[in-house]
Amino acid sequence: MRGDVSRVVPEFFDRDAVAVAADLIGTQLTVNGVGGVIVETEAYTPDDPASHSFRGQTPRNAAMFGIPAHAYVYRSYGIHWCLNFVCRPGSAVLIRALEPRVGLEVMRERRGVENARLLCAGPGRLCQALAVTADLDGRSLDAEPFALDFDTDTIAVIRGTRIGLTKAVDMDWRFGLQGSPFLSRKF
DNA sequence: AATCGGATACTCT
DNA sequence: GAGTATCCGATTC
Repeated sequence: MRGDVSRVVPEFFDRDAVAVAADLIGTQLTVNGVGGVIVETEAYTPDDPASHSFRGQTPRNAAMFGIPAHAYVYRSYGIHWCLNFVCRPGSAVLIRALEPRVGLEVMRERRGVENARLLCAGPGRLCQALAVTADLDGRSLDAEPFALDFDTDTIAVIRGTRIGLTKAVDMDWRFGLQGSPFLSRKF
């Protein structure tokens, strides 16, 4: 992460979502003490046709219009949970993949798979591994059960096009840790 | 590569 | 109220 960026949680997220998405790579995230290092993110903004906030506030996306540094958790395809970090109103960063570090056995139990590479490689998978559900929607990232440990090293971050979209497909708002085997898909 | 699951929201009618 | 699409993953082909 860049040295001039605040490591205080509320300040870190009160910035442009694209910058936050890039700077989150390398940050350790845990939920109730289980988690790992963020290796893949995507940014979404209010003027982005692919963003849930694009067409205004609804009961589902209300957290996205709240204050920065809170969680926005939504149900995807009726089955999976997806975890976002809210930045400025209507903006958020989707957490797409983690490198598992803490609580590997708990994650294996929750996921029902042994292979560490498959524990958190994808937004739905990491929510299952970290037990993220709707009850964390709107919760502060600066308090339990969340814990963030920002990276202080200089790391190689790569960027590319976002995944699974039909609108604004050519925005290069996906970020990843270069060379990580824990990405959901190659860049 | 194709299919399906089944919540939320939008678009008509 | 029906029809379609969606920030995906597991399973089957």
